[in-house]
Amino acid sequence: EMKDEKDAGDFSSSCAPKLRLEEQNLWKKFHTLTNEMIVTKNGRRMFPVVKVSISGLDPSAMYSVLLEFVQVDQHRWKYVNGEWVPGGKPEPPPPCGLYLHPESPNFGAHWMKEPVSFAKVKLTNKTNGVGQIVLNSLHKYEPRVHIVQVGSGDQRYVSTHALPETQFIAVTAYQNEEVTALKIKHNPFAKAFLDSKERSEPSSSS
Amino acid sequence: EMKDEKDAGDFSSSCAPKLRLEEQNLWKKFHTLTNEMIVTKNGRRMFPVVKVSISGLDPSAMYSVLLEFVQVDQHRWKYVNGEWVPGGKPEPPPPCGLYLHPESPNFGAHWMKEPVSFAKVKLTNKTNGVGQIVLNSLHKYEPRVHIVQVGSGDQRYVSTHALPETQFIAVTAYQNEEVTALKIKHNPFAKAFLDSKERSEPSSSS
DNA sequence: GACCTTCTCACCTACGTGTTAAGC
DNA sequence: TCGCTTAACACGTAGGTGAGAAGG
Repeated sequence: EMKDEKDAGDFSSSCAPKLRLEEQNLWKKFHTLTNEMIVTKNGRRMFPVVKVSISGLDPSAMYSVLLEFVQVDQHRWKYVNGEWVPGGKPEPPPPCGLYLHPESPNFGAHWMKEPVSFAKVKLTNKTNGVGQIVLNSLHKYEPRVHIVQVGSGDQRYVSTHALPETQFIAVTAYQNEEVTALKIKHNPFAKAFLDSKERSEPSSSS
Repeated sequence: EMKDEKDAGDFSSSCAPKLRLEEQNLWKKFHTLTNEMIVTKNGRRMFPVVKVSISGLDPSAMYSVLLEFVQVDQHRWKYVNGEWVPGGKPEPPPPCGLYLHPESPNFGAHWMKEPVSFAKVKLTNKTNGVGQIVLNSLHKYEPRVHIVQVGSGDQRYVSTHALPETQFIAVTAYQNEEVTALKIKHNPFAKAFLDSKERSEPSSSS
């Protein structure tokens, strides 16, 4: 199972894959406010979108890429007086939220040639058809990316990448209106609400 | 490399894959009229859509599925007095039109679990970005599906399936108004024109 | 002139937004 | 009452139709 090593080359290419989150500036703005993501019965997309650049894979090997939602802590959260505070009610953790990237499986070269976007993952609070991630409302989650090598029958674990900047609290309706305003400002699908809300957020250069 | 054979099982599963075209009734209606497909500079989808059920693959092996457009004959076609007639001008065959199904590569189990649709292939008459198929206007084509096994570095040819019912002549504007009426009748994206054209076609039970 | 191609257009499908009011 | 969830809604994005006029 050993492969050739390019002696003066980039060792990482025969070692652990590397991963970089795109749009970090935007994610950080939401993270500072404590990010929220809507969950609905039929599933709601995330905004911002988890998008990662991957390097260090074997271009000709086959991998699947997955997005996992890890419940960060046990307690329920509550928004009171403009602040998120932990409540006292731990709940049974839901079935593990694992979303398979729709381009899986694919070659290492495919995953590395351009950033991998999880734009189409949908978050829900009800158990529906497959492809949707079930989350507990008012609980805090951290997205993680998994890379798994697939091939001749067997399936080998490769690596896991935590994305702490993308943490959020699942909600059925936005609690912090600053979060709402930031979503409206940057999500093109919410452009209908831009006029009425654009003064609510201290604007930098848009 | 040999695998176990289920002795009393379906031999075809370790033999050549089988393929069935979906929506044959609709395709036959167009074929009877001599089908036409629009080509545009930016690419136009096909209607009807080539959609096939596949069986007989190894569920755990990896395959890519491709759609090819084979120029049926050398001459240019012309629509005169309500009929397509061959002209006398053979033209140099364009670069081979091979469209890789966007879910490629994938497991045999994936390709077999539900029909494989080529809804997003786009036909053009100009060489554009990748993913679009360049065709010669006023020439006749026959779509074919190829299944190729991919895996540890090598790539093995598996099978080719001709789809004669889906033959068509590439055009920049529809020639036969019965073809136009049939497209409008069945393509939901053309619903805007349903009212004015629905009397033109002898209606069965829609 | 006849034929073919290109472009713009109104009109759809399909679906992603937060809002709001109603439900529990 | 209060907190949370649901469903209908108006208003966007994104893009697939053939029609028809204009171009070559």
